[in-house]
Amino acid sequence: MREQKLGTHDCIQLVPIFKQLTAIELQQVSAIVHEHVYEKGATLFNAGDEADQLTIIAAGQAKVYQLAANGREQLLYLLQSGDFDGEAALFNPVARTSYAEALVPTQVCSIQRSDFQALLAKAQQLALGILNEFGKRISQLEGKATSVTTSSIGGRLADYLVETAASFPAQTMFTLPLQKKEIAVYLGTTPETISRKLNEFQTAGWLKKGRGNQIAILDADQLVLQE
Amino acid sequence: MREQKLGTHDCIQLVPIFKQLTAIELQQVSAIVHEHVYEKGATLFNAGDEADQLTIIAAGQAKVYQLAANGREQLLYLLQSGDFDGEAALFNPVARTSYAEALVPTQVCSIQRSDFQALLAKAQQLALGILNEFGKRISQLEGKATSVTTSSIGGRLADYLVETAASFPAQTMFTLPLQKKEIAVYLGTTPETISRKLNEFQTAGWLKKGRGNQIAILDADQLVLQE
DNA sequence: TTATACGCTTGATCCAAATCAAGTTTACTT
DNA sequence: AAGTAAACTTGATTTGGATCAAGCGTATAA
Repeated sequence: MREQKLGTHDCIQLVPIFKQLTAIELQQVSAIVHEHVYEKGATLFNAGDEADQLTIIAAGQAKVYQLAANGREQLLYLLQSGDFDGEAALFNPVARTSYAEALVPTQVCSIQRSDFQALLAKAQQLALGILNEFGKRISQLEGKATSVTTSSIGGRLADYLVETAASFPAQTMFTLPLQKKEIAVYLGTTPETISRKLNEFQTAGWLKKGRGNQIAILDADQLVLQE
Repeated sequence: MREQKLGTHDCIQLVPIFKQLTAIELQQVSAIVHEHVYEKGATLFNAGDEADQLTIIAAGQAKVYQLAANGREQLLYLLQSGDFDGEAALFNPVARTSYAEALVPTQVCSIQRSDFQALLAKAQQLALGILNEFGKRISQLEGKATSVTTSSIGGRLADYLVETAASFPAQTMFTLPLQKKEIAVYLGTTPETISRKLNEFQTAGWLKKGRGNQIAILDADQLVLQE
């Protein structure tokens, strides 16, 4: 797992849009990075704030929520070290519709829009690298939008589990990084349904539940196929 | 309705990422545009193809489908003149998961990734403009992703109707550009449900059904609010 | 260790929408 | 204009998942 503390350089290189920078460019970006540590439970940013910075998690964990029209909160992302949020804010000053909360003491690196725009005007290659990364992001989001209408809750849960398990050795027990309630909200369902589906999956022999929030995926292929 | 044929310059300016180009930049982009005419029923691109170009509909109509895991086809977009598809492909070579078919003789403008990347390397300002547009797109898509899980079929149908009606004068009868079956697939539901929902909406006095596939929106506000 | 709260599970019920099954209308063909 | 096929509507039934309501486990704090 990603739990160690990251230095400024490491931070930057973990952000896909900065991944392919040369040493010189990396230096340029480093120069405009700010570092900050948040306590557990602290708010990294709030809905309604003007979004004007990119936030990179150097160490710790944070959750990003969006408030839906019906007043419900929808979990958008779980950020871990190396994850980041708000890269769109580097290009457009928009009001945030989401807010983020630190789950544990969390250190972040941030970059201000004004600093970044000034840098972009100088660094040609940087802009190109970022464009390419944005292309990827858009494709991903488009894909996600369709999958929601096509597949069932069971299917979406299976996808989520397999995806999450990918960072652990195959067939071993691991602790789900989110509570059932949060997984539920993330997948657009309820904790009760998550509970029942996990039982179904266990009965089918596709996974094994442990104590706490632990599970082991036994047959990822069958799980995803739901057969 | 948008039915007239569009020139190369007009085409380009309709694509959001090119909207704010200067005359010089517009000229540069125009230089790498290809034009092509497809017969009714012709395939613009196929699932499995390498996506390597941006396609802009200059005149005509085309449907874009995606094949879901269960083998069903999901209508993604109905493209009309000025609409476009595949701008993400300008930045990353990915395999297409969707395919498009011309409904009527259709003229398209297209831009190849290789040409576009070469242009980007030369035109500094162009890259910055596109970056800003991408920032917006990502925000939009994130919003859409949440709305799908939160709102009901009725709500999504209402949104679709009002959006579609936007290109017609208020309160007048117009023909829906898609069959019920297709609207259903597009919204992730069934023709029967569309039929029933339209009746409900009519009973509520929010719209009026005519013969064929005609409807008139009477109260768009109430319709969207579903109250 | 015991208290207390929070999260998880399980059961019972309810509801929106899918599915199945005829009919009916509309549009296309000759 | 008649015949045919496709699209649409309507009704009956089923179902996946939400909601409501307890009860059960597990973790943090006194």
